Amino acid sequence: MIAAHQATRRAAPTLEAVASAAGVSRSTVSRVVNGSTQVRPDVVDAVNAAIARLDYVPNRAARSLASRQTMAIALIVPEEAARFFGDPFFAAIVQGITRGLESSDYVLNLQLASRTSTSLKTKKYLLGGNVDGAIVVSHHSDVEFFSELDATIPVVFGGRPFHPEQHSNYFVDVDNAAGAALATEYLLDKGRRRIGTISGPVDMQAANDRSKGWVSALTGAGLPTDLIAHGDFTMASGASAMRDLLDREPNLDAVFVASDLMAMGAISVLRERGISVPDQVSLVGFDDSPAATSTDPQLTTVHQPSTEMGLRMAHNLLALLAGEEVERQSILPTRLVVRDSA
Amino acid sequence: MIAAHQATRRAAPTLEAVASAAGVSRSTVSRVVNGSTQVRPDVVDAVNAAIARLDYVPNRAARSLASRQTMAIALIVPEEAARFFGDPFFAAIVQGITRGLESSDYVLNLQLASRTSTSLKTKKYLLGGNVDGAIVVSHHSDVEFFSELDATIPVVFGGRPFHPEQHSNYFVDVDNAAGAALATEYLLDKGRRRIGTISGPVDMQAANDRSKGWVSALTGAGLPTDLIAHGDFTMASGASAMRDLLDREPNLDAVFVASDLMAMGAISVLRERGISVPDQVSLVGFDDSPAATSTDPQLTTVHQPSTEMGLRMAHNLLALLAGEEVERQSILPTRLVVRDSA
DNA sequence: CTGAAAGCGCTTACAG
DNA sequence: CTGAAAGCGCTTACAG
Repeated sequence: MIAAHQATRRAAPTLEAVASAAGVSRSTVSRVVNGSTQVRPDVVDAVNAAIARLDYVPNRAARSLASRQTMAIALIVPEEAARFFGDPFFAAIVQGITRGLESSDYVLNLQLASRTSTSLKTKKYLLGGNVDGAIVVSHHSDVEFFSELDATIPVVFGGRPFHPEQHSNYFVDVDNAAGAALATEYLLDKGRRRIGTISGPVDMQAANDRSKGWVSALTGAGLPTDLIAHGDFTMASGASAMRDLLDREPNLDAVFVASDLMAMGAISVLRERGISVPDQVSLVGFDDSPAATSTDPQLTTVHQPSTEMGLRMAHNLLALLAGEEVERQSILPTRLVVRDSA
Repeated sequence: MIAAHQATRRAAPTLEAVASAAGVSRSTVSRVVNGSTQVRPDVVDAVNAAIARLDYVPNRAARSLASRQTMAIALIVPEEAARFFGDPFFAAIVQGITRGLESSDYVLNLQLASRTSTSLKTKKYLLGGNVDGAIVVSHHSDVEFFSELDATIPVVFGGRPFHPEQHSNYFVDVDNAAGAALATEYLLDKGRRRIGTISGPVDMQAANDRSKGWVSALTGAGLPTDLIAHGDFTMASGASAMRDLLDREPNLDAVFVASDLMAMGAISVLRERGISVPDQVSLVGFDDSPAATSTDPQLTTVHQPSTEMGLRMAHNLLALLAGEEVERQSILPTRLVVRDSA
């Protein structure tokens, strides 16, 4: 049974087989496969015919070993599957990267690297010559390995690296602080004076930058910056941070929430307590993901061009792999999208 | 600048280097790396020391070429990134697979194979010796390639294959028809008589099987089976299917919806039109994903053990790769979870 | 328990 | 424009 099953597995034809089928040398077949223009047209045709006839596909391992290229790129996301799938931000990033790679010969290998168990496996994967380059998204301060990775293969980060010494790395980001300040100033313009924030985890740079933007806007207006609660970018954490804020300050009249998903959680708590949005408490989110239009009321939020960020990461890595000059920092613009929550 | 950057890229040490550092042959280093017990303990230590000192990681391409194994498994999902990320079902599946592979040496390579552009790339990827086996989830009837894939590498499907001739393939599934019948019978027990269904796309077997279950329950009760509308498992499609049903039958009093996500869309339409759930129209979903508890009212739904399905797929593929006997069909149980929508 | 040697399936100067 | 030959970094019988 098993034997029978495996017997049906046909061995893949090799370059050698194509060569003898086409009556040429292996070198020539290799040239045709790799699109060399230095081969006589009729020979090209003969070889292609043999390739089609035998259903030949080059063996990647042999090719990698000989050419020292894998034609594969790793996308590293140091997050649990639940969060990765739960946040539309990642969907947009992946879509952008996929699109950016579409016209290239590179394939994308997604590695969900939960920060504990698989990290060694991931490390070996990256260092073992499995990929030519990597894109690292959503990295936390506790994973230092990624910053050294750049010494072995080209890496593009999504989001400004956490450690200052990593500033020599390539990254694509938005100006998180400016975006957060924009949101907070909008709330100030609306006459709000007791403005809190639900921030992301302190081990992520984007979260810290957004908090900074909120602080600077409030400080500029001579207002206190005591009302900060931390979440981890999930809906549930946004809800509990909202409860925390409400308990600490009954006169709260606005909140800048560092992600749309957390804002969803916050809104549900507000409704639960019978507090009207935006009348009693105004809310501004961050991301402008699909989540922003699925709430009631819909979210006023800071738009970040997530798909474009993915696209840019792919382009920059491709350029790096091609040996081209690439700007180390790509900072994309944010803008405020006004809907109903503020 | 670029030159300087690349100059810092250090070449990875080879087996050869480790061998000479440890004063042994390459064969011996290879044995130690691969955990052979036939090496003298002190030699093992010396080799491991050299490995640690040089920071040696075996080159995967060379290893694959020599051993004819890649130690990688592909997860193929023929869906756009938007749908893949939008449906919690996939998150659970991936989580299960990841967990199932955790204790193995295999790494998972996720390939989002949009059915148009990248399919050729995916095909070459799978045939080019990049992976030792594959898991295919959410395959549609128009992608015939995957069924032939099994002739080259072991494949485990998530969901019963569409074409009858593919029944020799390995797959993990639930009894979709039985689950759907269960849901429909529950609605009948509640006294509902004008029961429609929002089905999935006709090119997916799971969708067809769920429709069949709905048909059999209604037929068994002597009721008509005309009220069927098709969606594509997305929330938006559930909403428009619900509108369609309502327009066709004002006396509709219940709907079996083939996925929780589509049920979310359906509920929003019902609320929009001021139709109360479950009083005027009862709704039963399918999946029991996190979406089921995020609606108001929460969904009564058919639970399918998505994470366990992923786990089982991984286990079965691993067994196949180890040359072990594996049952071709793994059918996992469903059960009805009663909440508030019916 | 260990090493020398062949081989995995490609690419790539080097000749011609 | 084409082929013979070396080499990419491993594994694996085969001797010893």
